[in-house]
Amino acid sequence: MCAEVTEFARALKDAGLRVTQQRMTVMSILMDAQDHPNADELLSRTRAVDDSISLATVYRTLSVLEEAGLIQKLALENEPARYEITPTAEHDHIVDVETGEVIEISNEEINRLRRAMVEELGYEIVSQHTLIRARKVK
Amino acid sequence: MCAEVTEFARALKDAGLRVTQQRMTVMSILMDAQDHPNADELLSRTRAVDDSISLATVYRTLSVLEEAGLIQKLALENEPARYEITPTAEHDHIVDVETGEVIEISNEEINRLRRAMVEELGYEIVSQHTLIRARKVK
DNA sequence: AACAGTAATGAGAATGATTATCATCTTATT
DNA sequence: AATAAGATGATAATCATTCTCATTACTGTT
Repeated sequence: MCAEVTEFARALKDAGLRVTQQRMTVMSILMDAQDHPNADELLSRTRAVDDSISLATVYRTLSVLEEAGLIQKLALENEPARYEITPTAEHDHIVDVETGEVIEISNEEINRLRRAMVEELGYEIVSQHTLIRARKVK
Repeated sequence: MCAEVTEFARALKDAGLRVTQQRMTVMSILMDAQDHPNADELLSRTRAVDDSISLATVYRTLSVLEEAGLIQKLALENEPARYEITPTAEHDHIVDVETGEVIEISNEEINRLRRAMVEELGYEIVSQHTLIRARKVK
């Protein structure tokens, strides 16, 4: 993890942001997360490492990291936003409507088609995301 | 509009819901809307017709109509949800990051690809939506 | 058309996620 | 180490949305 942490500190500096304990903690927790935690979940996980961290700082850190492009916010319909490290490959999500589980999917063909369609309308994509609510077929 | 209104009243009954002034008003406003209004905007537009309608009822009506499948909720990142009449053809949205304008797009090829991908994972789609944030190319 | 039963409404309180405030503490720079 | 600008913790404030509850309005039945 050491290399990644250094890398992350550099990314913060490049964005003109200070490298703080709290930001490093939140980021490392998010790096280790296999799921897509929300702010509350991040608070409790970070508190296992540093019990002084506040909810306000978690939110502030998340929004600062998002602006810097280091993480991505996942706005869901009826629950708090979830976060993930900005993935190397652009991808979308399936939310299992029964369990709430989030599954990552990606399809280059779809991305290409979307990009072409948006370009035809005279736009350039800033960000895009597909959210599919689905249920397991028995 | 008369035929549509009758049709809508039937849809409410079919869903086991009462046909009320407020529901009819909200629905007709939404039918006439060329944009994708949020709850507040719907409140002020409905009040031009019936100034007794309350914000709570707008929200209740919206959620009831959504459950009945008559309208669709559009969850955006950092602003209140927007609503639209359930479109005959499944479609997605581009949000212009500069103006906030919402543009509808659709592409059957993409829909097909998505459905196939989700099926392969053993899921069936309940609903799906793509939100693209984009800026106009100058 | 009046009735009864029950769902829907209006007004405002309550909730829950997120953001703002401000005094204090840290980081980066000299 | 000293400084100045930024970041933090604690908590208050905000904003969208939901809930509560007394009152009102649909709907099916006489």
